[in-house]
Amino acid sequence: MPTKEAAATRRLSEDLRLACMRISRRVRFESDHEVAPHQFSVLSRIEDGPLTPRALADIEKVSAPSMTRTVGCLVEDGLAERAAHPDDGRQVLVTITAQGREVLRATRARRDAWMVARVAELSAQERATLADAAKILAEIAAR
Amino acid sequence: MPTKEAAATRRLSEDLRLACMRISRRVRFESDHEVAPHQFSVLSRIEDGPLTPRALADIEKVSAPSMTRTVGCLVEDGLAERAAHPDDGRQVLVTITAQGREVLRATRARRDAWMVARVAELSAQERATLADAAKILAEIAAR
DNA sequence: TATTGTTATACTCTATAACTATA
DNA sequence: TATAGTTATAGAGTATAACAATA
Repeated sequence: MPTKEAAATRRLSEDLRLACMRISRRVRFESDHEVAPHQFSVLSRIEDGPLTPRALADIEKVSAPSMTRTVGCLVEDGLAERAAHPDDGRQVLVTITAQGREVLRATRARRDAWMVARVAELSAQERATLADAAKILAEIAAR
Repeated sequence: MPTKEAAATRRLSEDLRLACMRISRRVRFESDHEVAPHQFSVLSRIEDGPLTPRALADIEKVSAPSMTRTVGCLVEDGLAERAAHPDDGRQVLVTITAQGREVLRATRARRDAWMVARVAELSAQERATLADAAKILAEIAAR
């Protein structure tokens, strides 16, 4: 890649990263009250099916004892339950409860509300640009 | 706004918010090692001029004692300095040091490196879309 | 013997309440 | 009396090390 194009890529990457991080920060500041960020994160991991504490610790990149504690809080608050593993007596399956699903729904609704208010003020063309960008950004984040 | 258009706006807002938050999370996971997130945040607040602990606490939405501690860590690490306020003997001015500026530069470079690697793989057209989107997102975040 | 999960212990960041110095 | 900053103390979240139960 030529130097000039590389410089443009660098500038775009900076602008894009900063914009994403600032929006993320605003969303969290304005709307996260019900559960702590790491609890929300774990809750959304078990949304589509139970996982073991070990798996959750690896996914969330925290230690096993930390995950034990976080799961303990979720269970204590009625947002998740511990169940025995059918095949392996050592393992535990952390399962989301109906109340846990409700917390996920409400938190997402609050977060989205902030964003909807801003997107609604844009022009149709700006929204179209953002729709294209959202697809590309989602792919980047998934790598 | 018609119902159908409102639904599209809602969907776009969700997709966009999720993409931004996931990218933000990835960037932090992959590249934040030198200073803690809240230290980095405070450091960037005093980048363009000194601020008092009170002002920093308000901006960062933490308590005054928390900010006292964070500033204490920054000072201990040589990234910031405390200076007397010229007019008001009660107040303190927290000033960034040359070493503090270097930490900001290095952390930003690491964060950008992750993003540059991904943006470089995109097509010219995708980059053009993202460049337009970055402008719009920056405006949204600034509101 | 290796793995899963938990408990024991310590460190960091956060908060509220109380204290000191200055306006 | 009010404000800025700090110190005292306590409550979460995180980590490593040690332990119990199971494979």
